[in-house]
Amino acid sequence: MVVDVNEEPRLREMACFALYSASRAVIGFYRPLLDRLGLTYPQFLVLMALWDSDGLAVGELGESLHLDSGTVSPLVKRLETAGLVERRRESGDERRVTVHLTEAGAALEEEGCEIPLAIGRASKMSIEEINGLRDQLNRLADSVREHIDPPKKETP
Amino acid sequence: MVVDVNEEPRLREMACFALYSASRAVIGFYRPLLDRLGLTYPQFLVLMALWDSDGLAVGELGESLHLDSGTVSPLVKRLETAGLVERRRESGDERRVTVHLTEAGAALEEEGCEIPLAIGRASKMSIEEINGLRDQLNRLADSVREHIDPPKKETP
DNA sequence: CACAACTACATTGTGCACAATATAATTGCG
DNA sequence: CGCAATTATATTGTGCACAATGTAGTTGTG
Repeated sequence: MVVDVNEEPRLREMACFALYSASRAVIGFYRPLLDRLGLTYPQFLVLMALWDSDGLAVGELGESLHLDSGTVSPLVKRLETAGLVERRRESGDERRVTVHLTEAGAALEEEGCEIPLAIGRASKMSIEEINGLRDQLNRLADSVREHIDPPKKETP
Repeated sequence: MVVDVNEEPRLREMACFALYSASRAVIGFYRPLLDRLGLTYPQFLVLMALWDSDGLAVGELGESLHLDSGTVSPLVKRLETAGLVERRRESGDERRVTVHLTEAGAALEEEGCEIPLAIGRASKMSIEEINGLRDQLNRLADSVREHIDPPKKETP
């Protein structure tokens, strides 16, 4: 029960560090569970998106995860090497690369969906508390992103 | 006011993705501000720890940030190359490398400490709400880490 | 049709993040 | 003291993350 926190007090007061640190803690908690499926956390998120809606394009995956092509392209390529997805140029638009689950990739869904439940048990928080936290974080991320988007184009 | 969210609904329901995504959003929001100081976000955190308590050892920095030596060592080396810190072996124990702010590194404190305030303005959240979120995240991270630490050693 | 502007991905380079391993200094124990 | 275990950092290798750039394929305009 002793939480021996060797953080500088100043860091512990910063919300941004709490966010950064909690995110890595949760991913670290998932790591051994994902290892058993041969996945990293970002790879798991890509599969989660595909289990929800197979056949997304590389760019659509990037939008969903808020990651750019420099991250998603090689990530999907590693999933393909692992035999979990296939990449195809099949739509009328030959630039689009759509990503499709293989049988092996689809088969991981059942086990994969168990994993996020483990965080509930480890967090000492109720479902309501976790959902409230999630909603706050989604609102935070949404409003922060509004302030980032370099005024892409004056809607004239 | 239109938050055009192109996330898969399933991802948006996952607390772990909200955490991961919000963390990256906030760091992305900081990036242009930190660029003006020539810093990355982890480098900024190291300086924050040193502003709080100069002369920490590499290992103590790692404990504070929950990062291991493979991350901290090269990170501190880059800060040294940038002329913001010095590394010294000076204590009785020649294995310890302590990290000390240079004048340039200390001089960044005033500007640096302004940066986290910007998140308050971008987040549309009150100070109370942000502090509450921070406390929840610290509690979450603490309890999740308790479940990770491979039972390092039975306190006998 | 020609061709410039645009779009969707991919590639390159830098900097984390972490596991595994290496190296050197220190401590403990006979 | 001598030497095995321990400790503090550093190094290596893999995989994100993102900026900047490259490259096909597509669209719009004269």
